[in-house]
Amino acid sequence: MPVLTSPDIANKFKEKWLAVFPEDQAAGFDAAPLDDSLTSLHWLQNFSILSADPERPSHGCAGPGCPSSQQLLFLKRLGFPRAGTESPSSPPAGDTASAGMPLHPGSPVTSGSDSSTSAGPRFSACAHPASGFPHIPVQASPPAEVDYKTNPKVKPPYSYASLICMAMQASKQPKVTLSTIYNWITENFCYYRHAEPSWQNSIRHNLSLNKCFKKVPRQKDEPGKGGFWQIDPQYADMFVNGIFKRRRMSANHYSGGSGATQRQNKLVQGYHSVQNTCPYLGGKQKHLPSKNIKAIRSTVSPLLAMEANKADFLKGDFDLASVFDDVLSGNCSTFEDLDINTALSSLGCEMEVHGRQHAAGVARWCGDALAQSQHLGQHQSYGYLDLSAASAECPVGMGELHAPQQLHHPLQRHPHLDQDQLLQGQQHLQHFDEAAALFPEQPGEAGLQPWDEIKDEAIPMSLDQGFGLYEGFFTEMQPWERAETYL
DNA sequence: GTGTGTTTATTTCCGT
DNA sequence: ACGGAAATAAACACAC
Repeated sequence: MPVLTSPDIANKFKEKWLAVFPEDQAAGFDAAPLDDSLTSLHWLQNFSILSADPERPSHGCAGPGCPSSQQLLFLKRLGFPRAGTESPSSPPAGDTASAGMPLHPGSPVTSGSDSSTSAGPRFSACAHPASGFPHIPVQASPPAEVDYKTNPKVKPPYSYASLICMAMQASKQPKVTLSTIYNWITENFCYYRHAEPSWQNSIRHNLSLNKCFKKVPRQKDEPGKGGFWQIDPQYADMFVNGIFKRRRMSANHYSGGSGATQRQNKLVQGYHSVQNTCPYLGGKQKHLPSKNIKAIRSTVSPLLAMEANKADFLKGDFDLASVFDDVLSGNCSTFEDLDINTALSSLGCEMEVHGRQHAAGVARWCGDALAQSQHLGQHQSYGYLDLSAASAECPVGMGELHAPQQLHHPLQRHPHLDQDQLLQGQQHLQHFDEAAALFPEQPGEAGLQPWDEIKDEAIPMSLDQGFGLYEGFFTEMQPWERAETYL
């Protein structure tokens, strides 16, 4: 199922990839050129840091959430730290903590070394049944493993934010109470069972202060104390003047493979604290002064050159990597935050990209027409746009714009745009399509309305998955920055 | 009273 | 030395 819409892109990717990693030619790329399961990245949707765990038995790893060895290699190439590499220690497999937390978190002592310095290789037990490739060697876990569930003496190397996130993930609920978080932590980390209760204060402090976490007030008819907490699915300040403002990230994330800091390693490769992507700004209401945006962006990501490259962006020099970065970096677990706003705002339109909680009926699936192509076995984008907002500012009807691939893009509703604007929009959306094509929809019901897919159950990548994904991806470096070099 | 939530201040660790 | 991130401690307010 080739999903890269453009064969040229796929071939180009392959060429550059092999130029950099010629060993892959012999390793199977030649025999199985661009494994569909790899190029489609479909599996990536279901990939989680859990499924990447090299110690998981293969029989538990053959599902859609388990990348093949080739895929693991791909992730590894991209800098995904847990793609078959180190596997620090852990709560034991099978304990309740394993649901929503890494099985092998790093220990304070042993996780300081990165994968390059880890012990000798071993073979991944996780291989795609159809990959046809031998198991790839992966790094062994540090010699000393700590069972945090039973060892009361060793403080888990996780930041409080990480603990909170783990608890939230493990709960499988969209929102959790403070006591749920407490319970999960004490249940899974013996240290906190015996520690002074001050850590609970820290948890509360973190919840309040960390922008990552969002409080959901308890309904009046809901009994109990306090509200609920969830990982904030969206950031209202993602767009400033039409420019996507990424959340602040540690510069360490962009310092390359060897730049992973000791602290980061200490805080667990692959499950590093959310603060790096979810800023700990000392106040949820605080917004970064606009005058600092540029400076911040300059330290945040090379991909943020997007702002400076806005003109190029609109000319069609779409930064695919930035799309991935956008999608995978922040809170968005779905692909709802694809940065179409920038381009559209330049067209005099504004579209609000909403979280999945946005009231139904107002928004439309941004790829609403792309859904049509889905029925043709093609692709679909994720996310949805508030076209009511757009239409308010761009009161237009169906235009004559011929969107790529005969699709009816939202832009088609804007016939008053001049040719240049339409062309720009076309180009943008074409790239948007291509980007979206890298994340194909899971098979959906025939006739399913795009809007219907906004339901949580239909979100192709769960919050958990997304969280695990972006956390892993941004732990050590900017894999998509590397990825784009192959395009 | 207890649990929850917010805020401020301080300390520690670490990278630059 | 400096700054950032995180941890820690504490005070306070509020709801149940």
